[in-house]
Amino acid sequence: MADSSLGGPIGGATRSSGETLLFLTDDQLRRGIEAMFFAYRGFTADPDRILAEKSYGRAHHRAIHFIHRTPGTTVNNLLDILGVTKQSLNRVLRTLIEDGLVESKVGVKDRRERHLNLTEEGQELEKVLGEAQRKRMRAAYREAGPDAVAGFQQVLQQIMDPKMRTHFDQLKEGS
Amino acid sequence: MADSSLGGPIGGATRSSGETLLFLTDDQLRRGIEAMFFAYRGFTADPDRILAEKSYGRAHHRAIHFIHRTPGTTVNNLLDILGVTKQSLNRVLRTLIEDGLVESKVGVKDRRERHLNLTEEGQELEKVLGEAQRKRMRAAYREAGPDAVAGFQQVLQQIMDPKMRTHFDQLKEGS
DNA sequence: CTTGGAAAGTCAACAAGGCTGACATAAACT
DNA sequence: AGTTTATGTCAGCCTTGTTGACTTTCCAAG
Repeated sequence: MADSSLGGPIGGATRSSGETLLFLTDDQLRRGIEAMFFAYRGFTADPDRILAEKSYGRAHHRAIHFIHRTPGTTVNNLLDILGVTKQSLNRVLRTLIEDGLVESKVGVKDRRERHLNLTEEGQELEKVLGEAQRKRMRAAYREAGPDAVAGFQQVLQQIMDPKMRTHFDQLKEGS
Repeated sequence: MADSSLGGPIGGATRSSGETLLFLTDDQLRRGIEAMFFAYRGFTADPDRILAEKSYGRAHHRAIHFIHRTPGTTVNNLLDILGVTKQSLNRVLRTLIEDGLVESKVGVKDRRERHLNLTEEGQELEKVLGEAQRKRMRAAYREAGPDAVAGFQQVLQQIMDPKMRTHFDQLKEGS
């Protein structure tokens, strides 16, 4: 009852090489799903509060974050990372450019491309938002300890779509 | 430069009791933040595809999930768990009731309350959505292994708001 | 028994942020 | 010269969140 039919031969409370696989029960998986749901709310809560004051939203935060992370990135690359339509991104990007947080420069090699960078003001907002978000993560990491953090990263990487995993790994290289 | 000023005396590459605290650097925190972002997209991707066919959204999924988890729950309790306004929840709940996936029964002890349960049809949809979501989680758990999963849970619990943490823990008891 | 307030439902209006489709422009590529 | 690519933009739609106002039901305290 606790185990799914899709688990195949390994699902449930069977044993393999003397190791219990109780962590693969449907109950454990449900716990993980609920943990993701509640944690993601906490994860976005602090930046959201700051953004609300400035009449920006989560979409602006995401754009700012990834422009900060990959300075000079093109619109197309950002679209791929964020996984939204260009119309949706453009609406966000336009307001950020109008407000002087982001600057868009025509490409040198390929003049069709626009390269995006944060302005001074953009950097400042990024810092405030990033610090708010990191503060909570830092406390969580500290409480959980290094081994838990390693496991946290491992599981999250496995949950990602392969394509997103690629983006995730590419960001690592750039840092 | 890599370390934040908000870290206090413990931030950065300092050592404490012979243990490196490199996992608390801003870079590591940023990696965690990005992992959360990309992973959450994967986390919701499979149910989202199924829901799109049935012209439901993520909000319907959340309602179905938690009604399944706590059968007979009241609207107020659900509001607390989901963290949305009653108007927002009501819109979702109304369509689910109209479509015969959820039934709302007047409370026996307190007849102002409505107790929510999934109908047969609701159970079926829950199973399909839940299985789709668990399938990915199961694969991720299997790849990462039990120790990583334990760490994953620990960190997520620390990220939650205390209030949400309470809800999370209460769900555990009921299961 | 009356009344205060909690629980629930509903209506209206609005905003953010997704989406599709259509179309324009400039630049690069073939 | 013609096609493809990168970007931007307009219009319209949907979901899902919000606030505010108002009603109905009904428990419980005075």
